[in-house]
Amino acid sequence: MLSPTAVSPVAVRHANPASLASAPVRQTAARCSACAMRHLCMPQGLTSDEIPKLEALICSVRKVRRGEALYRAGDHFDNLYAVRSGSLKTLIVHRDGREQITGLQLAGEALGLDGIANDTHAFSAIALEDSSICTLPYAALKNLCRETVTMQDRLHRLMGDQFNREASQMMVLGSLSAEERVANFLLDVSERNWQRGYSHAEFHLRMSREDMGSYLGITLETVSRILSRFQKRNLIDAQGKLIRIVDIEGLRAL
Amino acid sequence: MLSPTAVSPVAVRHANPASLASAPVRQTAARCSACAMRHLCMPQGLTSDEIPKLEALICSVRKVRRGEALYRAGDHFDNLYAVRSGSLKTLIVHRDGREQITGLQLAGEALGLDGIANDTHAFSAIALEDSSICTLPYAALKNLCRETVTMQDRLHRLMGDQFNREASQMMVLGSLSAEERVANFLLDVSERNWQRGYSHAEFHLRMSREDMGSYLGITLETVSRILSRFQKRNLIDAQGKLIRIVDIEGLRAL
DNA sequence: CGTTTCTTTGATCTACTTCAAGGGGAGTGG
DNA sequence: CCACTCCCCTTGAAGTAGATCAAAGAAACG
Repeated sequence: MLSPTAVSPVAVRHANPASLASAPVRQTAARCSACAMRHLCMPQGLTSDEIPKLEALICSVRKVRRGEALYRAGDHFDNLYAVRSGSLKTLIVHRDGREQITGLQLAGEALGLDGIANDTHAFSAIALEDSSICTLPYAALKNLCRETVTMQDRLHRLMGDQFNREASQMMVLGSLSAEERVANFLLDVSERNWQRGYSHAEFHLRMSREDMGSYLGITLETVSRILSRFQKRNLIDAQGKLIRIVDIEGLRAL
Repeated sequence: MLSPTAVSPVAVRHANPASLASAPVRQTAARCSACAMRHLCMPQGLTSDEIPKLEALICSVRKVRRGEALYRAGDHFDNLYAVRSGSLKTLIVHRDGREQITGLQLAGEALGLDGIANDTHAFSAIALEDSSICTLPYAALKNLCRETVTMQDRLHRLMGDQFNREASQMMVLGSLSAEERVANFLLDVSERNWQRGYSHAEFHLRMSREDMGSYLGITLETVSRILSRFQKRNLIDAQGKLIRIVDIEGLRAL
């Protein structure tokens, strides 16, 4: 299994970009049944009597339609979330109205950590497509983490991983050229898709060019131009939001 | 007391940029005695029988000389740290050698969280001046967090806060102009200095222009030019690394 | 006190932005 | 099922913020 490090030019290792679990193995994710959280939270390491406790936590599944917010900056923080299906973006709104996309969450990934520091969400989370979301009450989770070392470890790693992921994005924004940023982003999404049991090479990227630009610190025009350039060089094949990676090594070489 | 939000144009609220404590109050920090950690970890909320437990954790104080590493990317992760005196920078090294400064840690602030996800440090932490560092074994800390809700909460908030801090920096790198970045950075350091009981208006910034540039995603020349410009406009008074903020509102207005 | 490293400032260059306009796809309503 | 509308995407042309190159001056350090 490729490590994310191998894919991303940015040298921060992500153990398990996922969530309250150690890496949901390819196969596990692929046959994900009712709720991603079951798999995400269960895997290796929990003893059989711990599993029901965890399951009891997962209160509800919430549907969020394309464009709607799962939560908004300023909302009270009560839950962590895991994307069951669909995808979301998280963003910060500057007081002058400028928006910065801080992350993209794919199926199987976690979000909500931006609320831990202040009991108040610092980001807004907006669905990029109709999505369903598993809800995990934070208070209950904390209790469980005091009972069970494994769960404590899992939560800590989740937090640590998101921390490292952000640091990695800081490197992207601070040090890479526009072309490198786009290549890096495509490889990152490709890798994450693959980790959850989907195709390495082809995926729907529901973000608009503008969202990508915001996430990468460049303009939508630049994103578009670079994607066209990549296509001309036979690195990718992009039809709007459907992206097919043709030459993964070529992208990595950038 | 000014909230960091008020200072920083970037709209992520930092509860307590500090550490395992709720905000070390101005006064507390000012009369900091033997070890910053004592104050950082003790304050409000711990019952008297919890305090000794925490103190028992603080194993050692380590000295790091200017330019030396407290830890390096790839090192095994065992401890969290709190800066007792001095300051450090954390950075990621890209495989092609490019470095990105990910943070500046002042006296009273915590570091080491980059190791949690993988049991391996993702950053390197380098002293910007001769510094002394309190060491907090992570394993022991985890145990304590399972015993004591207060400590658990404190650790979670610490992690959450660093997460939000990074997100805030993503906004800086992704959306602000060079001038805004520098102004924002000066205000941030000023605010953090003040929170730890030092001057709001005047401080030694031990980073080089190059470090600042790396942290802010611009070149050292640009940093230098902008500082000169600020000086001409009577916003600051900079003599090398000694920075005096003359017109804090003017800086905020940028 | 000399050497090195950091900082400032100027001149030029360029990667990316901004402005602008045309084209295409997806959803909606007829 | 088609046509309309809206939004998004693409591509071009021109402008600019910031990078790069260069060189001199100022601290810091042994």
